[in-house]
Amino acid sequence: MTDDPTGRSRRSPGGTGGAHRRPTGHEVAELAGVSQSTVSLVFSGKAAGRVSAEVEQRVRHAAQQLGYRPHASASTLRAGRTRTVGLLVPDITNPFLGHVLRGAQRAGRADGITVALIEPGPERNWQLTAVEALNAAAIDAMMLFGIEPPLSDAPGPTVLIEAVADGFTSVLLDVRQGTTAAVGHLLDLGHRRIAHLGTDLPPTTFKARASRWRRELDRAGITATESPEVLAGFSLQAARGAAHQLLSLTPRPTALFCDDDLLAAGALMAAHDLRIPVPDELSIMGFAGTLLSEAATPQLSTVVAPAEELGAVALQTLLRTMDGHATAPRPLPMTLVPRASTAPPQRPSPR
Amino acid sequence: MTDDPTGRSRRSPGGTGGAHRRPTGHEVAELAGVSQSTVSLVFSGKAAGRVSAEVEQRVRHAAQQLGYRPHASASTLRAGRTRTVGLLVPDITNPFLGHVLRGAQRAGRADGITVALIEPGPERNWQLTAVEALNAAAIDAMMLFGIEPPLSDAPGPTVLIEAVADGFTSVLLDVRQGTTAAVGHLLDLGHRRIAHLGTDLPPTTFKARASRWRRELDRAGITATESPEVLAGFSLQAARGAAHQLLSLTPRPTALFCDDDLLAAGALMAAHDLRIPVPDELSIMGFAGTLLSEAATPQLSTVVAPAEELGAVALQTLLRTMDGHATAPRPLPMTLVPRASTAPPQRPSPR
DNA sequence: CTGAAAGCGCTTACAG
DNA sequence: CTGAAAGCGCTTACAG
Repeated sequence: MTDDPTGRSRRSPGGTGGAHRRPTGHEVAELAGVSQSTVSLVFSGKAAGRVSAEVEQRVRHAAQQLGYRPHASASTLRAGRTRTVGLLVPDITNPFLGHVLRGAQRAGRADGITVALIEPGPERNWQLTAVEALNAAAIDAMMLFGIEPPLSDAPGPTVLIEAVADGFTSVLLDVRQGTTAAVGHLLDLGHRRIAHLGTDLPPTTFKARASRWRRELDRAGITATESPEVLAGFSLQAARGAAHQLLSLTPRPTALFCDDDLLAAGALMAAHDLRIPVPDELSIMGFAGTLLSEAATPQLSTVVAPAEELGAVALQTLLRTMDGHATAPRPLPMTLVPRASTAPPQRPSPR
Repeated sequence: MTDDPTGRSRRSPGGTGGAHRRPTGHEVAELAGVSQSTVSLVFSGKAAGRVSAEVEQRVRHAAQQLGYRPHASASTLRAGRTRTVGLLVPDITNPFLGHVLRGAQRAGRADGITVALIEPGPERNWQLTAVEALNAAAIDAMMLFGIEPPLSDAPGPTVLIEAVADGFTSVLLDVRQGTTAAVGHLLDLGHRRIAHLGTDLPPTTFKARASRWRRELDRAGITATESPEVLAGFSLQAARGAAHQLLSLTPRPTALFCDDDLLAAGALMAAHDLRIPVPDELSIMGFAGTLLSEAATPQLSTVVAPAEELGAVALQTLLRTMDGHATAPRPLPMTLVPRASTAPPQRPSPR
C-alpha cells in the first residue's frame, strides 16, 4: 500500500503529451459491468463460445472509450510467451534486410507477432546474443539470417533464412533456378565466354550459384577454359579487383555472372576503370535485385529475390516450428529482370 | 496451485535445444544464501552502498552458474518502464537507416536500452502506431526519423531525427555546413554553372540544402540564370528525368549538386543516357554518403553524414528528454569526400 | 456463459 | 547492509 511505482507519470515531457495513466483491464471491466477475466478473454481472442456476443460488444466499446490496450508485459509474464521473435542478422546495414524484415513483420501482424531486429555487437557472437535474448524472455524464438550455426542445437525454436545446417529448418531462395535463369539469359544472348565472379563467403547459397553456373555451361558445351572463375571477398573493392583479373584474361570474357549485385557493382567499376563499355563489349549480370541493381549505371540485369516473401515465409515457418510442425517450405523462385547491363556479344564469339 | 502456465516447456523444437526452465531470482537467492530482494538489487544496478561487495560477488556467481537473467517482462511490469524505445521510420528499407539504428542500439546497450525498429504498415499512420506501442507498454519513448509531426504533442517522450517541429527536440545533421562543403568543392574545382537537383519532399532538411546552395553561389557572384534548379520526387527515375531537363539546357551546367546520393545516382543515369562523360564534361555531387555513393560508377563525390553518430546522439538525447532535461544537441558536421564523379570543368567556363 | 482467485518474476519502500 | 511483503496487470484452470 505504501507502494508506488509511478513509472508512467514520467510520460509527459517531450511532446507536451497527455500523461494519461494507462487504463487497466479492471477499469474496462468496471465500465462494461463485467469481470476482469471476461475482458481478458475478449482481448486474448478466446471469447468465441465463452463470452456472449452482446457482452463482447460491451467490453470492446468500453475499451475503446478508455483507449485500453492489454499490457504486453503483464501478458507475457503470465502467459510465458512474448509474441516477439528475433531476427538475428550479422549486418544490420545489409540492403536486402529491410525487405525481409518488412515481410516478416507484416506476416506476423495478423497474429500479433512482433519481429525484433537483433544485431550482435562487433565483439559478441550470435549464439550468446540469442541465448541472452531468450533468457531475458525478450523473444520466444528466432530467425537467423545468413548464419550457419555450427551445431544443431539452438537455445530455442529457430529457423534459418538463406542458410542451411543440420537439424534446422531452412527457408531458402531457389538460387539454382535463379542461376539457371541468369546464365540462360547470357547464353540466349549468344555469350559463350561467361566468367563467374563469385564470393568465398561460407554460406551454402554461394556454392550453389557456382555449381549451377558450371552445370549450365557444361550443358551448353562450354569448356572450363572458356569460362574462368574468380572468388572475391564480399565487398565492392574486392569485386573490383577480382573483375580486373577476369577482364585482363585473353581472350577476355564477354560476360560476367556475379554472385550478388554488390559484386556486379564492383565489376562495373572495373569495366569503367578499363574503359570497357557495358554492355557493348561486356555484359554483367547481378544477383538479388537490390536497390544497387537499379541505381547502377547502366542499370544491372539481375535475378530478383522475393525478399519480402522470404521474410513472410520465414515467419510462418517459424510459427509452425513452434507448434511442433516443422516443415521446410519449398525454395522461393527468383525472377530474371533483364536491364541495361547485358546485350549480345559484339560479334559471334570466336570458337 | 492448480495453475500451470507452461509457456516455456514448448521451447524445445527447432534446434533440439535444451528445454531448461529459466531460473528465477529466487533460485539464485537460494543458491547464494541471500534473499530474492538482494538478487534484484544486484541486477538492477542498485547494489552500490546497499549490498556488500562480498554478497554481490556471491550473487553474481550463483547467477552465472544457473545462467540467470532477470525476466524482462516481470521487471517492466513492476517498474513501469520497458527500457525499450521505438525508432519509427516511414520506410524500413532506407539504406541510411541501418547505420542510424546501429548507432542507437550501441549507445543504448550500456544502459540496457533496446531500440525497436517500427514501420507503420502501409495503411496506418505513425501516430496511431506510436500510440498503440505506447499503450501496450511496448516502448517507453520514441525517436521519429524523417517525420515532421503536425502537432506539438506526441503521446510520449519523443525526439525527432532529421526533422523539425514545434515543441519537439531535434537531432540534426549540419546540412548547411554539408552543403557549403559540397558547393565549395565544386567552386574550388572551377565550376560556375552549378545546377541544383533537389527534391520536393517536405522535411526542412531539404529546404536547407536549397537555400544554402543558393547562398553559396550568390557569394561567389554566380547568377540565378547560371545556376538552374529542378525539384524531383525522391526516386531514381524522377531524378533521372529531372537531370535530363537540367542537362538539355544551354549552356549546359557543368556540375550538379544533388540533394541525396539516390538523386545523384539518377543524375548519373541521365548523363549516361545522354552520353555525357562524368566527370570529364559533368561533375555530380551526392549527399549522405550511403552505399550508393560508393557503388556508383564512377564513385560519387559526396558529403558523408555520420549516420551511426546520429543514431547514438538521438538515443542519448531521448534519454535526457525522459529525465526532463531536454536539450537539443548541436547539428552533426558532415564530411566532404571527393571521389571520381567530380573534376574541374573542361574549359574555364565562359563568362 | 461468467466470475473469483492464484500466481507469473520482478521492484521498491519500509523495517530492522 | 539485508529481508519480508505488497503488488504491477494480466491468463488460466476451476467452480458455478
